[in-house]
Amino acid sequence: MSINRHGISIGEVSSGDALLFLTDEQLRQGIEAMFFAYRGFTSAPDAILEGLDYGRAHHRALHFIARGQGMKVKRLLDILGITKQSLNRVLRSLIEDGLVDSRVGTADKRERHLYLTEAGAALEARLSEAQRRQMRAAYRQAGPEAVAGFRMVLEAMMDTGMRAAHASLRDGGT
Amino acid sequence: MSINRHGISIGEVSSGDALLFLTDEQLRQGIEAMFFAYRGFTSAPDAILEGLDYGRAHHRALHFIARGQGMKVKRLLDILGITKQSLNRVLRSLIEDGLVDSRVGTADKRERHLYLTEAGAALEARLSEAQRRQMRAAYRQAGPEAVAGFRMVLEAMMDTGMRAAHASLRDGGT
DNA sequence: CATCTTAAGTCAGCCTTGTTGACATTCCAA
DNA sequence: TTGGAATGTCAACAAGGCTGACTTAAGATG
Repeated sequence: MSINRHGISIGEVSSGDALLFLTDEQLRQGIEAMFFAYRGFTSAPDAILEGLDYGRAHHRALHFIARGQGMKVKRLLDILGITKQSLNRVLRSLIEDGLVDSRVGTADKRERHLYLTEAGAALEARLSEAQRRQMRAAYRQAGPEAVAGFRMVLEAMMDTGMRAAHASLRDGGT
Repeated sequence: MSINRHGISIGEVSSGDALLFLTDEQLRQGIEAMFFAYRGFTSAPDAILEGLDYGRAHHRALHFIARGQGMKVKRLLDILGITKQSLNRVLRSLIEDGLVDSRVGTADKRERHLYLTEAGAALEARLSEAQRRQMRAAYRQAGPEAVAGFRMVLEAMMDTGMRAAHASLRDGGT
């Protein structure tokens, strides 16, 4: 069995062995890696947002609206996991600035369906391009097998509710 | 470069292969997974901190002080990547509450060296136990190979400065 | 020795983004 | 017709970032 530079044994490990390598030290390194990596993960879009009058919260809203055009406010709230008051502040400025269009639902007129305008789509594209560029670089450097493992661990780290939300987004839910 | 049990080199993968699977859709899934997973990652310690008068910032300070007892304030600032004013607010309350001890340096008396008191160590242990439990569950579920990949991608996602900080922590830097 | 620089701390004020609580409107559904 | 859901809004507050300005102590260097 080989040991890589992270000190994590790879090779044929039985489930009994799997317990062995989960020392507190290994776990702590993973925790710290997650902390540092998350900063790298957000740095590119953050740099773009700086100067524009927007923050990370705006980016997140734009991202998920782009992902599911026509998405209802309620669904966006569930995905983001914040209060409607918090979301509203962000959403209002995006609507006022003409980046997001909020249309009254046709079937149920209480609902608002959210769409990106051309300007909104343009900013979203710019932000997500920057973030994908970073992600792509990391993926390339680590290689395809590492990426598969990365995704597996992330899925396992989500709590159940979020895993469901993520899955429904992945599979084109609305 | 290491070769895993599938005989596929990880590290320098020919750029042709790497490009194949890096569709924008794949990258977006990774981005969203990172977003959702980070929430799961912080939820356990957050739950403990709620009710105590502390927040995530206190947790981070406790974590890194525990990691390197006697750490200088300057070094903690560099690791956390925040301003001294921000850190000071957090550190002051930890010191006042008797969780952290700040001692004047012996060699260079300008420096303050930070230590956890017994109470501080106890809280830190409680927080980090909770976070390790989550991490351990995710690692177990994903398996050792996935964990190795996870770590590789995270390392690649850090920017250079943070990778250095992380490495120095990993290798017992002070 | 005099001066420059570094480490640390502090005060004041500001911004973003989260939180509660209260309340209005609209409208589906029982 | 009435209850409850979805949405929006106002007000107030907290955490945790930020900048700018200034002090104190002490090492480093000419």
